Amino acid sequence: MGPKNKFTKEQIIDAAFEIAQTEGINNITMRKIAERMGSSVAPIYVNFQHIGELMESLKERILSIGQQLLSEESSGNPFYDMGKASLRFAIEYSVLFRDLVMSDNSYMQNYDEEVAPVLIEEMKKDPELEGFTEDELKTILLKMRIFQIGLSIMAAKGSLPQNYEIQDLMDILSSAADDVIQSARLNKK
Amino acid sequence: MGPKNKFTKEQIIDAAFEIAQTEGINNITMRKIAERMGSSVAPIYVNFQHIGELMESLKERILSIGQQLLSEESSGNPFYDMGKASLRFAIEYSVLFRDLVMSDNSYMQNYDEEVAPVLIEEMKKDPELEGFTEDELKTILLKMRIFQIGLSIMAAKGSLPQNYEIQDLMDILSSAADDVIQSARLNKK
DNA sequence: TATGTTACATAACATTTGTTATACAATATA
DNA sequence: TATATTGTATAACAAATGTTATGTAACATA
Repeated sequence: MGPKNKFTKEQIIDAAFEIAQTEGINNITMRKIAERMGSSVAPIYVNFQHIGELMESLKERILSIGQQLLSEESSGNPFYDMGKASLRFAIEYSVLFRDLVMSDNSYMQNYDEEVAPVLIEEMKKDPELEGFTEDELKTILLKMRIFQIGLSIMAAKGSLPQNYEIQDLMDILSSAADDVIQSARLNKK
Repeated sequence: MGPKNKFTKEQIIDAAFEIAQTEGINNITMRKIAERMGSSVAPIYVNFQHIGELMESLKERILSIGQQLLSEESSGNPFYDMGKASLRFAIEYSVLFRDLVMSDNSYMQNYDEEVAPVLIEEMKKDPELEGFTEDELKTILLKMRIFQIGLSIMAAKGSLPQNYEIQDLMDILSSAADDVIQSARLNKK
């Protein structure tokens, strides 16, 4: 019924994502998106009612990238996989990662209700963690989560030695996990 | 030579600080500060050349609060003191803390050059840490720092169990430190 | 007391940003 | 081919914000 669309939702989100990745989510503006697409702001308003709707789509995009990163890890150890995906996100999208950490509605909001119980069940199957009570497993999980978040933040902020590769960070994460488990085992006896 | 000042730099920074604490640093505006003081924006421009100068003073204020919190701790154990001060900051000024974590010019920028060497020297004096090489001490310190940052961030975000008091958090921090040291000792032998 | 200085209130200005009105061109359909 | 529809560019509008111009009143000094 009209002319063909020159710009799609995808292209708009792509442009917004690039801005978010380089300047931060708070610095996204309609005009910047348009400029990056080589268009006016009109196509944006054809595809989105208002900027809030666009930001909502952007959040979904960011979320899906996190899930994509997680799906690319499949060592069999869910801690390792989650840790590596988190670290990769923190390194490859450091500006975005910091935005997420700062925002209230983080992508980790539903951790306690949804993620933690699954991980606890996984831990129960792990031979290395045999003999621990559920409370002990929860303490171990909490410590590992704290460590993983701290490490990811420091990676995102560049507060770690420059020459560290992601494998070095994973080694630290694994080492800290071993520390926690080893001590839990010792203090149990 | 003119009328008495009704508003001081202190009052202006106070007002800006309250806004930063509740709405975040990015939401500070000249008019909001004036409104909170019951004045116009004129007194602000009498005391500060431009908003950048005001923000600079605000940063100093925030820094001094952090130092104040640190000075209030004097257990003799610098890790404990820094950990507790950091946790108190994260809890009592959670919005500000998140701003600091996100910003590039964090108050922890000069950690590697100034803070870490002092802590390493302290560690060398600690009987509990006797027998470790400098590299081993650095690894222990790094792990503890990672854990402390992770814990502070989770406290600031309210991602920890609601009923946790600051003493509970300090217990976790101490426990994790023990884990790291104990394992380092074991893996050394 | 008279005068110059200056802190403050008010209002205006410039810029940025989200949004919308208008005009035009492309495209499907009759 | 003629017409209605709709995507796009342009420009304008409204609100927010940093900043400044202007007037007024208070205060020190002569």
